[in-house]
Amino acid sequence: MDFTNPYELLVATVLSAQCTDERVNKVTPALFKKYGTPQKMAKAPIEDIEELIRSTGFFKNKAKSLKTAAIDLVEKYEGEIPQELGPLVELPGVGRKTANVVLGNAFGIASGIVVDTHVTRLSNRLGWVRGENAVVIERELNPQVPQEDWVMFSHYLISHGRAVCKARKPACSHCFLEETCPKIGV
DNA sequence: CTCCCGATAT
DNA sequence: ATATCAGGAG
Repeated sequence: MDFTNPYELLVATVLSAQCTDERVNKVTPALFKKYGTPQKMAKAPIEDIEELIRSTGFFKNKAKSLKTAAIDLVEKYEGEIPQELGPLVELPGVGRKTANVVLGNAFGIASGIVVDTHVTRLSNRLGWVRGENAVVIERELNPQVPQEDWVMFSHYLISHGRAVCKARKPACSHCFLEETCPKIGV
């Protein structure tokens, strides 16, 4: 994900819902050039935001979230990004997954393991967890991994999920976990 | 649980 | 034609 400050990471992660990072990285340069701060995003015409982010999908919901969240950031936090889970999750369009991404990657705060579609899929296939509930998965994974490794742990799983343990056609013959993986649900 | 939604791979 | 993509809200 391409970003140069916590706000950009927050915006990029909101846009990444049900959309590839590659696609997000195609719209963020123009978006950040025009509305790269909460102050600017808060005053942006909603239709303009929608047009800039259209190709990421769910663009009406995401545009409304970005604008409203920016207004909240300006009014409640002086345009700064809160460094705690609670306040972050209260922002529209920001759930636990996005909050963990921002805390871990922008501030180096190990709030929790990021559980996205890839972490969910791989954790199930590897037999570490059972089920799709992200909160439950995070609660079960957190104590199994040293806290200082949480950020990298998520990155490794997501990277492996994209390149090898793909949702549709997993490349098990090229996987270094081939021998030990129970391949649950594959 | 459903809805939001465009781009891409299969 | 359909499944999937660094999900979140009602």
